[in-house]
Amino acid sequence: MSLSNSIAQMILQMLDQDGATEIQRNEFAQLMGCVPSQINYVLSSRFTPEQGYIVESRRGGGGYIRIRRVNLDRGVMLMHVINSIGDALDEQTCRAHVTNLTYGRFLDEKTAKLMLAATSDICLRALPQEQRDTVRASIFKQLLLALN
Amino acid sequence: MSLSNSIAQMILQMLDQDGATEIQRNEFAQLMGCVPSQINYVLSSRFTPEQGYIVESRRGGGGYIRIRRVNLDRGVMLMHVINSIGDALDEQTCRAHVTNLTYGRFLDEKTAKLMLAATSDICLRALPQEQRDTVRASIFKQLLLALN
DNA sequence: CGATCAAAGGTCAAAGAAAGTCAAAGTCAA
DNA sequence: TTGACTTTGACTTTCTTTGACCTTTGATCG
Repeated sequence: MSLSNSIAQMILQMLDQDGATEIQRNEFAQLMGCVPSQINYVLSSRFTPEQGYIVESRRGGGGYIRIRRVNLDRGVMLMHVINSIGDALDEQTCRAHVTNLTYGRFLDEKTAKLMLAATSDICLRALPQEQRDTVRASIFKQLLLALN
Repeated sequence: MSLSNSIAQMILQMLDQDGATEIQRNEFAQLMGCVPSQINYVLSSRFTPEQGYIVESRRGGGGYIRIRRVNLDRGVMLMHVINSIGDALDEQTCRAHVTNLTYGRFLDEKTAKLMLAATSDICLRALPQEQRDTVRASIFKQLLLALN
């Protein structure tokens, strides 16, 4: 396994206790047998907000790097989206919602794909435009509700 | 036997353990006595999705190529269902399809739930009865297609 | 105080390590 | 002899590792 992978794994392990950990860059780098800046590389490639982590740090004497796993509440987020949808929803906006939710890790790839399929205009060809958006809104809401 | 065939056979053998294996391209090429890019050739000619395989890879240090065998019957089964649906599909029949697919382990629980949500009459209330079944047929087909 | 210093962590670009692509050349059977 | 399949290698892209240099922060000394 690559060095970066072992470092990531180590961090994950430390995170297992309570979802947060704090390291000292130089010390940790020495422990992992790497150059300090590699820690930054690992953090920026595998512990990004999109991946559900928040990294904070401080320089100077007594400096540190703190890594936290964030667990935004999915149910709350989904409800938020549901409530923001009115009686109609155009295809573009719907796609944007799905993209955002995926980006925030509230939806996995497969689910996103299904949702896009079910709400695509292709499904609603038989309908006049204004009805499409109405039905799409219903479908999308039902899908989001079904995720709980 | 051709070089490509021996390579393919070797991979097949490694796959026998548990349907998945991971190789390092250069190392494996050396083992097989071929040039690295030949591995790509074999993978792209004999381990395609249509042939029931999924190949994932990563470049750079610690890179790898992962090959997995997937259940091929599924695609066939899904196509079967898609083809059996005409231009209209009532809610009950749709439910029956989902149940059958789930029962046959072609759909997992979560997916089934989403499909039921997207094709339920609740979504289509705004429409007159005969249009409902037309739209439902479209949605259901798109969902099944999206599973590939 | 304010300047200075040392101890962190941050940035960036170059070098290294895989894997991917593509087109030319080779092989072989119909 | 032609067309499909193979084999090869030069070149590209992506991810990783490293090290030199930069910035921020807290402590200390005039």
